[in-house]
Amino acid sequence: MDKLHATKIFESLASGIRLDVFRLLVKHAPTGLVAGEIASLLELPPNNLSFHLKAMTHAGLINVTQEGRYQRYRAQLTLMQALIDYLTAECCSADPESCFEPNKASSCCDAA
Amino acid sequence: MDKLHATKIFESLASGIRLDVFRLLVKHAPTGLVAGEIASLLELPPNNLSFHLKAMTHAGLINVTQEGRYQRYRAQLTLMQALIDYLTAECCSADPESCFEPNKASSCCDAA
DNA sequence: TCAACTATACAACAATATTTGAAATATTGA
DNA sequence: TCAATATTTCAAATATTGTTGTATAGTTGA
Repeated sequence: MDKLHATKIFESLASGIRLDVFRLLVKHAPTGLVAGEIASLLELPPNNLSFHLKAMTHAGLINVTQEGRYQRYRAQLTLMQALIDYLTAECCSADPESCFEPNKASSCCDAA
Repeated sequence: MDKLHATKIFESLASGIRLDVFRLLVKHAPTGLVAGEIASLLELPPNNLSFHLKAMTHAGLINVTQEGRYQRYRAQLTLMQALIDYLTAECCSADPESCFEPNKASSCCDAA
């Protein structure tokens, strides 16, 4: 996890639409959803959704597999752990005595 | 934690400068740093830094206390926990059997 | 009160992101 | 092959955000 990647992930989640998409895919982990299902559940025009899905995929927040004519998207839950570790790196290094617990976080699902 | 608040937090972290500021304040938790220290450590013009500090403060990511003529900023580490909980809410609700662990994450420091 | 210092507020411009509509690609089944 | 469906790509219009310079407000110590 480097700064550029972390920034991309946060950018991905900084839009209300993309945040909705991600949380929807978290709910539907580990199965995922195909693009049309996401579009109808969130009531989004397909081309706009595609724009956001592409950005999220590029950031590594979700991944995609082809199923015939459908594209199935899944949340990359393990990425969250790396992101939190990056955020809390060297936490309290200026005053370690005040830090009562090491940074730790576990993702919900193993999937994706 | 609602969608608007989560979006604001992610927006705050979506800029390289603000990400640097936040991680710097995490390092210097729980003491924090005054604005001038941040500006010189990150080599930023004070007015630009002030712009970003304001955005981060408004998002609740950091908080500020006055010390004479100085403003001391501290990272709000506990907010991260709420954010992760929001992101992983209803995780795998479509297929709970596949979810081997409840979402959990602990912040590094109690401080701030 | 004055001068020096710290920090913020505002306005203008440049840069970037988002939305929309039309067209293109690819897969499926008749 | 043809038509229907699913999804993506592209380009233009709109909206938002980031940066910079200048001005302002508050604090300190003499």
